[in-house]
Amino acid sequence: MIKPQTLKGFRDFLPKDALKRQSVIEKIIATFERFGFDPLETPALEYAETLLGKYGDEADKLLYIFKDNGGRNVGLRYDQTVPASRVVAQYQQQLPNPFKRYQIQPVWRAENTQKGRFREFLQCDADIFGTESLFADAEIIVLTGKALQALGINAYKILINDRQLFNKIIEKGIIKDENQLPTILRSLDKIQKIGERGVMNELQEKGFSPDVSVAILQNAKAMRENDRLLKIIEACNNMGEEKLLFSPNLARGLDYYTSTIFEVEIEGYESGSVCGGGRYDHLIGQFTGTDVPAVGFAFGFDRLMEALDQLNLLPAKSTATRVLVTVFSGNLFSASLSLTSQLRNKGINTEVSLETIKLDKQLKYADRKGIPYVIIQGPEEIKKGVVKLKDMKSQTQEEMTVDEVIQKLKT
RNA sequence: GUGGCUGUAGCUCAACGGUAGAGCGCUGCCCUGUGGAGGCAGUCGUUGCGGGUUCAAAUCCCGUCAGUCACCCCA
Repeated sequence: MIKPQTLKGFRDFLPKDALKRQSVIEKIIATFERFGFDPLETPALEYAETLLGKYGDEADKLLYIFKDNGGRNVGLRYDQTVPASRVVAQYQQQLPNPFKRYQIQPVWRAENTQKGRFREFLQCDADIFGTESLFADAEIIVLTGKALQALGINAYKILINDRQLFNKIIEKGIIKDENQLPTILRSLDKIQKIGERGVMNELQEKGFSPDVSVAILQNAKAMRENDRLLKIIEACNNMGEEKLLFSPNLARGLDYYTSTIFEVEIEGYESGSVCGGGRYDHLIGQFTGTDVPAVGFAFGFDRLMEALDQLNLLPAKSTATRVLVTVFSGNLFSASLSLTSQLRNKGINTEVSLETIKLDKQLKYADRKGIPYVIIQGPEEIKKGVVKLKDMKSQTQEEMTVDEVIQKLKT
């Protein structure tokens, strides 16, 4: 016997959960496509060299890297941005410019697991490659809000900032080495979580003097929207997105963002932001040799699911089946089968009992699976030329013709 | 990568040195054409794995694997 088990950090989604996930994905896709984004799919495996060195030393350690059966060094996709960048470089001539694509695929990270963090998880990306236009930034931000609205989330805030504003720390001479900027930003980004004092402590632990740490913090607090941000916010307003909030504390952890950065907070969900994004004009340059401007964002799908769950916005549906056709007895199988076929031909998701077990067992099955309707067709009904349609939830049933059943179940 | 906690029936857990128990579930019956409730009966185990201590180990010790939470880091 082999012990049935999933790998650490990998998950099964039973139908009940998978249905919920699918319904959320469908809504996200519909919104992405409404904004002119088309799907892109890339392979799970890439050449290791495609992935290595793109995310930083820390992240390189979290890559799944191994030799395939042909001795090639390969790695599992770590995010969507790098494979998409590879595609942009590889198919430049064939792709329209700007290139707007969305990508909903799993990624793999060999991290230690913890709450809300897995080794295989789903990312929902949407990016615009090939334009520096600030309207691209605005469109990405508006898209984020619309996707949330499509999922029923209306109480959210979009925190926005521009990393260019942090360059003042260098311009003012507070720090000399611009390579120190990413680590400073990482600390500043935690201000919500650990407070000003926590950031101060962390900066000093990183070797900045108390004076410099204070100056960094003061500078961050004194920041005001620049021209570019004001224009992006205005463009968002013109597209009906009003929930933007300039947030000078926002820094975001990733190194590669170059100017616009944003993050979404959902009211009633406190476990962090469910999505974030920004502009990264130099990332693809590392990859292709020529800079390709890009702006995009990603939903952390699992957190999004958690937030939707907490807000009771997930459908309760536990099956896609609409009706179960019971089989009264062995000699009435043919009647049930042809009825099933009729319903299916009308586009109604129909299941038929596969064994002539007792009626109460068949009903119990429908109940267990959450099938909303059951059809009972015994000798009496057949004599009258009707069927009984039972509504499992209201516990009512009525006799009707097959056509009436079809009418009722189609709505 | 570092650290804490946990691993017992299909599930949730109890027993914490003396040979393993409860609830839920599952199966059957009460109910011969109707599910969720109830009653009765039945089913349920190499206590993650390996070693050690002991007259005796689910219980203590070591190792290992797995899970979980947190840090680092990151959506």
